[in-house]
Amino acid sequence: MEATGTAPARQARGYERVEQILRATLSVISRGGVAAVTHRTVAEEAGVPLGSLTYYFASKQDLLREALRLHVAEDAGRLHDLTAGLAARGASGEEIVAAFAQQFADGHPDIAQFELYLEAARDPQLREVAAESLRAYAEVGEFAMRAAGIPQAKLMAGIVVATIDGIGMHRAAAGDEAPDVDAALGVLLHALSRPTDA
Amino acid sequence: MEATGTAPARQARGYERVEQILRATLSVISRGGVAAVTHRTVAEEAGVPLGSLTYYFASKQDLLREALRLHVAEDAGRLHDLTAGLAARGASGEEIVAAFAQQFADGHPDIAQFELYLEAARDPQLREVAAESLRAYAEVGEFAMRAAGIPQAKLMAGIVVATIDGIGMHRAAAGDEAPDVDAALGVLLHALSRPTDA
DNA sequence: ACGAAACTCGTACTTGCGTACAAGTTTCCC
DNA sequence: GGGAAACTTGTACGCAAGTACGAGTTTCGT
Repeated sequence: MEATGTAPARQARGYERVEQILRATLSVISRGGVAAVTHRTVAEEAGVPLGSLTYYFASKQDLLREALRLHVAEDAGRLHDLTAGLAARGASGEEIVAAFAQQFADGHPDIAQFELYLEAARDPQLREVAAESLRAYAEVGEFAMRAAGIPQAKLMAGIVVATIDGIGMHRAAAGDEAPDVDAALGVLLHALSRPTDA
Repeated sequence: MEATGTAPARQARGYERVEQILRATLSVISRGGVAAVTHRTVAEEAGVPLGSLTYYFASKQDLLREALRLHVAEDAGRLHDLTAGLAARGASGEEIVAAFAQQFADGHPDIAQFELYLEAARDPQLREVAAESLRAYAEVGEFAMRAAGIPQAKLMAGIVVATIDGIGMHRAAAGDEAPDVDAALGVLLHALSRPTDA
């Protein structure tokens, strides 16, 4: 969670600014991709002077990494809370799976997620963030699948997550040319809910 | 296929160079993403002087668009040839579907494809290239699905394509954390091959 | 063969970037 | 209340980028 090297211990005031900057970074990414992230654009978006960025983040890579880390943490947290809450309230396995998929799909037309994946393909440290994120999704998904009695729960969860991300990316790229998420989910969950003889 | 404005009509020599440059661009994208594409890196990769790029392409955006257009054309062409060839040789529907999926999956751990999608989310002209590419995949896939007697062939083709792309992206981002493509295809095609009562 | 159009290529200009930094202010602890 | 550490901010430096361009060479129709 900390910048490399001799970063000063933050005071309360500092944390606010850091978060402000990270959220501004994410919103710049959502709008224009990682390519649009410059110290200057982020500073303007966050309403802070340019110097703040170099003070809190040792490099631009650091800034990007922290921003995407925040994004992943919140996204995975939301998913976890949702399924845990449903399970605690005694929801059926099917309900949990459907809610998981729906919630995941709702959060993932967001370009920032895909930018993370691509960036991670090249930056080893981001790779870990991406892997952590996928692991989190897979775990929540697997939990839901297992609750619904779906065989090969882990693989199935991975497939559903990949499909939703794939459709999200296709829709981001080409709009309505890509299949509708809800229709796809309907087919997919229905197909998976029947036992496989594998 | 032509740069905007008053581009000169090309001579034979020119076409060679253009293609050389476009292929170099694609290989730079595969290695370092769209972000790594600069006139200078491409010129070096292609073994041509810097000035050639501005001579043949009015802008960097133009260069990118043309390169990705070439990529899509070849990719879609390969898929089309494969399925058409199989159909002509009297292959079964299942064989065609499996070959389509396998071939698509083989070509799509390539980062360039995902970079195209993301770039297209912002550039309206690239959007059309991306849409064209998805349309081509969907058509070939739909043809294969229909040959195999799979109901809702178009939707199913879209789902398979999205799943493969999603897995490809996840694997690019996080390596083996993501599900295996072959395992996923096995499950997916098996599930889809049984009629849905929707 | 000659002239125009296509092509070649080195060089130079401008801009925007990441980053450094110094001089200042605020906060916190004793 | 004083000093150290955290924070603030404007400004500046060096560099790499996209692009422009002019002077030269090749190609090709007539």
